[in-house]
Amino acid sequence: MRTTTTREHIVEAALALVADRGFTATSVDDIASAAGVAKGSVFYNFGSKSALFEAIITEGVGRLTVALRGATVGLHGRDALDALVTELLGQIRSHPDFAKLMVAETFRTGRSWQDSIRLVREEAMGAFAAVVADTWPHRDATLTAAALFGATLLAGLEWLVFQPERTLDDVRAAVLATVH
Amino acid sequence: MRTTTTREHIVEAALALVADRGFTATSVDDIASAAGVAKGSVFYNFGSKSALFEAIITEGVGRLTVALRGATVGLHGRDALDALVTELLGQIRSHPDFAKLMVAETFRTGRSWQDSIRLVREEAMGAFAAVVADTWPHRDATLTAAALFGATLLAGLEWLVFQPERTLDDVRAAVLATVH
DNA sequence: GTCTATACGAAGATAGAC
DNA sequence: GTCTATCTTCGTATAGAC
Repeated sequence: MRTTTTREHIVEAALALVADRGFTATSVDDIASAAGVAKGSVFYNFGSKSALFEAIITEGVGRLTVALRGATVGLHGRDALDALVTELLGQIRSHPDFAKLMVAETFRTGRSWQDSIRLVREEAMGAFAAVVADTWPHRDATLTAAALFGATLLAGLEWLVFQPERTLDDVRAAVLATVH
Repeated sequence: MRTTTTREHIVEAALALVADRGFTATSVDDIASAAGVAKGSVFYNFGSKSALFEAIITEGVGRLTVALRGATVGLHGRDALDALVTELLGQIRSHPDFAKLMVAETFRTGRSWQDSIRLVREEAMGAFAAVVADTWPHRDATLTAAALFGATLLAGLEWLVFQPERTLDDVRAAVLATVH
């Protein structure tokens, strides 16, 4: 197992802080001291605070895209929906800070990283919309996808932030019972 | 119809800006110029930037609480759920900036207005949880409530932010078809 | 009660030593 | 490649005129 590099330390610390307090409210001083490095190293490695943030988002987008696209391969109907919900909940559990960030930034506009955020949203919504179109062709795909995505996302965050003693299966069961 | 006061102008401008860019990213200069007043007036009327923000949230919490509590009076089962979804969508339409703010701030911690935000979340979640407990007593009330709330909230914001040409009935139908 | 001018601290970014 | 020291801008908040 490879040693964690300075870059990775910084990304990890920044993601945790920004998910909790927001981008502007998190100073580079905070990030540097949480990562155990000097402020200069942050700028050496990323160039600017917003570039650091964009790197974090891009990394998360890639990870989520791969995971969601793989989840429904070869599946249809409710099996596909079950798999998608389960995979998204698993991603939320593995990367709760990224999930918080997504929720916080999705409906904002005019920020420099808005395009990257839009990508995540479209990727996730698109995965649900594809299942909807395939399973219930008579339903409104995008609005239904938003409802399914919202149910999974908020239940997942409710779990991790406010009821961490629950299991993934508890949450999965609650979401699937609700949307079936 | 009473003239809009300076205070109300400031609240309105601040809410719009903060919903779009976040609290720390919005300066008092921005708020003052959007409201058409001088910066000093903001501090005269509210004391501090964070006090202004708390006033905005408190106002929104009160409004939402009254609306959601009134929505299900005398109703049970699916009628209650329908009424709750419809009322929440109506509130999102009337006060989209407040809805954005809620979504952005709900899963953060350690901010000065966190208690007020927690109140909104608990009020909305509680309204859904009451309906769930009443209608499906065998289901997990809080997780199911989170799923229902999430479905309604994200579908509502998808509507207002990305598909404003849709009608409230479109969104309501999509949400109810999904969660029934 | 609202304005303008200003004080003061915080935070992003850079330079240069090691 | 990482550190410390420093520059500079921006933003909150206050003081005092109107």
